[in-house]
Amino acid sequence: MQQPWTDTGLRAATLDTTRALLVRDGFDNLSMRKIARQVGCSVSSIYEHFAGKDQLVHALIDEGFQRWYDVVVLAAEAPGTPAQRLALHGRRYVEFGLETPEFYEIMYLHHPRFAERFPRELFRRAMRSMDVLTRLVRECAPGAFGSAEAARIHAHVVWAILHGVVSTIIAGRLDTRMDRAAYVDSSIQFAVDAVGRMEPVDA
Amino acid sequence: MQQPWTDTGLRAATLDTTRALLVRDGFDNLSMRKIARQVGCSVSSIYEHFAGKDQLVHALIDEGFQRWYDVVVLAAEAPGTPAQRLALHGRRYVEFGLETPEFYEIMYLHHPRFAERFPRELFRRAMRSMDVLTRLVRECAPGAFGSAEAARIHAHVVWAILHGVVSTIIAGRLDTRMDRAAYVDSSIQFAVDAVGRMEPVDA
Amino acid sequence: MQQPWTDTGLRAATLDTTRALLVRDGFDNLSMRKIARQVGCSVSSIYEHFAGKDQLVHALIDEGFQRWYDVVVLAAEAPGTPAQRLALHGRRYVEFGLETPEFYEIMYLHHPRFAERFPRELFRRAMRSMDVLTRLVRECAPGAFGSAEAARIHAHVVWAILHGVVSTIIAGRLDTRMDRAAYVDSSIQFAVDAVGRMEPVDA
Amino acid sequence: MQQPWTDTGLRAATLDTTRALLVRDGFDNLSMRKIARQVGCSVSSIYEHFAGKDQLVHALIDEGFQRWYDVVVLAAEAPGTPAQRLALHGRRYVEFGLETPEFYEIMYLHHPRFAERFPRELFRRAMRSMDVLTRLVRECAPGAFGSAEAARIHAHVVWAILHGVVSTIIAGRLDTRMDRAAYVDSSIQFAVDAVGRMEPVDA
DNA sequence: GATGAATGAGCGTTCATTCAT
DNA sequence: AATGAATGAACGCTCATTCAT
Repeated sequence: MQQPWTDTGLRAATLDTTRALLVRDGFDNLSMRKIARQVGCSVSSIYEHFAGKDQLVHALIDEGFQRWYDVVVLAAEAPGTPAQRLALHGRRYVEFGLETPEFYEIMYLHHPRFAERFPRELFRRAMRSMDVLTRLVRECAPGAFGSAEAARIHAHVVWAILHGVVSTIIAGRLDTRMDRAAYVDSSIQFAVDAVGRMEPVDA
Repeated sequence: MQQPWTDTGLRAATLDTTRALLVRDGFDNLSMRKIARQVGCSVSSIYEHFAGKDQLVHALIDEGFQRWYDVVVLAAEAPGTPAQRLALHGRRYVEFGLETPEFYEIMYLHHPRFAERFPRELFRRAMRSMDVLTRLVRECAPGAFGSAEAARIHAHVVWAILHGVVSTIIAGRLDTRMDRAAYVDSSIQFAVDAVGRMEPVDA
Repeated sequence: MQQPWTDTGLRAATLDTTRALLVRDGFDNLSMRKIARQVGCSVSSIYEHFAGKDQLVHALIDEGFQRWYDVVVLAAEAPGTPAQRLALHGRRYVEFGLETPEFYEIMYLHHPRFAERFPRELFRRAMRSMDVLTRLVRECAPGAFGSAEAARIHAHVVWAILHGVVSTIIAGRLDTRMDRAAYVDSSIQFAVDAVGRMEPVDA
Repeated sequence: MQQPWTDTGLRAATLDTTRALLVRDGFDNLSMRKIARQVGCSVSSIYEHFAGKDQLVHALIDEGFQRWYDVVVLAAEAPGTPAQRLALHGRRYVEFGLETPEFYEIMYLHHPRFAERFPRELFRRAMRSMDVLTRLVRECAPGAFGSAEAARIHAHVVWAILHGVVSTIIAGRLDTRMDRAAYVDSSIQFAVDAVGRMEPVDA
């Protein structure tokens, strides 16, 4: 069955190129002209497939959030104890962030003003990912979380660590004397342990 | 209260305006022309005081790192147990980030390509702050850290949490259903507890 | 007569206008904005046709050197004695320079720093013209030039006279009390006579 | 006796610096700011001594023409036969042009539009130089020139050669395969010989 | 005599976008 | 479905000049 979003060649090529340019040059240096030149088509041709630059980026943001969702779901459904799966999730998340830093930048780091131009719906997927992560965190400390609210908070804290790690590294602000792998591992261990020791809340 | 860095005249106004525009529009949308329009002077007047856009931002970055340093030193030298001081540091740091997000954005402008244009010396201050934080972390688990390396890593992890929290909130990516204060408190508690329970390293 | 390099549309208009502005205001006062204003289009439209100011001038330089080449070839291949053809060449060259001083200015824009920005290949045509002139000079004094080197030097001297005449007049530095036509004729006669009396070189 | 045009330190320094910058960077890249920076004073200070950029350049043009005058007078009054003195003049003139090419550019090569901004009187000195050269040329062919007009023309032709040589070399348009010294010598010889063989005019 | 502060005009260039074809 | 031509707005930056002090 032909999937409804299946691209014509040009649409797909445009997305691929945009993704590549984004990772290579950063968002600020992304321009329709550059994309067109790289794709090998005219600028106007891109406008045939995307209403504008924003809409073109929408598609990529969406893709990014989808990738994140895949990461977290894959980890949540992996075999092993909840703690093992939480650790796995941490590693996969950091990998995801470091491999496609520009994606990461668009998804999480940009100024709210930037995000305002994009449909709120795009960011809904992020919530879905947090929902899955919340469930995973809850599994790690069975009976510990009296309220969904508490579990959600802890899931966010876990994510804050991972996000802090990724964005620090991306920004190149990591102390060069430090061993990056050790730093990443410690962070993940840090998160998993803390969740494991979580006290019951709202007893 | 008169802010200590206040200057007289156009130079100060430029810095203030730039800071404000930065938080309102984000760095990518910062332009010399906008600044001048907002300040109410000509573009060239700004060039009388700053060699260029980069140099103008340098001044702000420097100011931001200095403020961060003040925050961490103030907490490190406060009365109380090490754990209390670490918690205090966490609260102050988050406050700092949320109250002056413009600094935060400037300091961690996320594309390395950008940072490359700035003198390395500017970022030295960041190292100083991490040094102080490292000492504080070490105090929290006396005897636990056999190597400075290990302490440094844990300090960075603590900072990753705080940075993750701040940047998530600033970016407006926080789940709206969540209680922000609880989220912040949990994160800090999370960090302090984890450091406290740190096992001795390197015997 | 339809000029052979005439283009259709904006590109041609831009070239024509640029040529005109060049002769009116000089190169240093040539600006993309002025050109656009004169042509009656937007600045960016010009950038649709020329990669930049340099490339726009390249086109004119090329055109100028080509015209010069046409002049020298036409004279070299005209009927008559070598001396007659050399004299014809002189007259044609001066006419060319005085009628289209804009070309002249472009071709000999006098600061080497400027020329450095232009592809060396552009100036190759100038060498071709000198080659033709060298052959013509050699014909004027058969057997006189033992070495190609010597002939080349004399051709350059002939050209120096013509170039000196043209650029003096163009620059408006000619003594107003003087009869311009007599000055031009004398110069040409001067050159032709001197070549005719050239002594054999290198035995 | 204190000469009326004697400079204060700053005025002289400004002239010196301007001359140097002119030779080094070319006229187009000459700016009041650069001069001030180099001199080590403020821009406004220069305005205390010169009404503006133009007036500052006037002084240099004047200096240039005076130098030229010195060259031609020195040669005209040197010992030796007229032909020897004419040859000497040629060598000195070319040296003068090649040593201070930017001077040369301002004096002779710039577009009439440029010259219009300068007082006509400045260029009077050029006429004086031509007068001296005319007398020298006349001496070379005693009795040959019936009218001052004819002598003046021949002097201009001599100058056209020298000017052509200098400006060709300055513009970097000299065939690189050619020996520059031979080229210069030939040109001068060319001029001297031709003048020597001049036929009586207006008999 | 000298300066710092300020300005308005101008520069070359890039950009997202529109539209007739 | 695709394009070439065109545009207006914006960008960072430099300049000669003025003027109060």
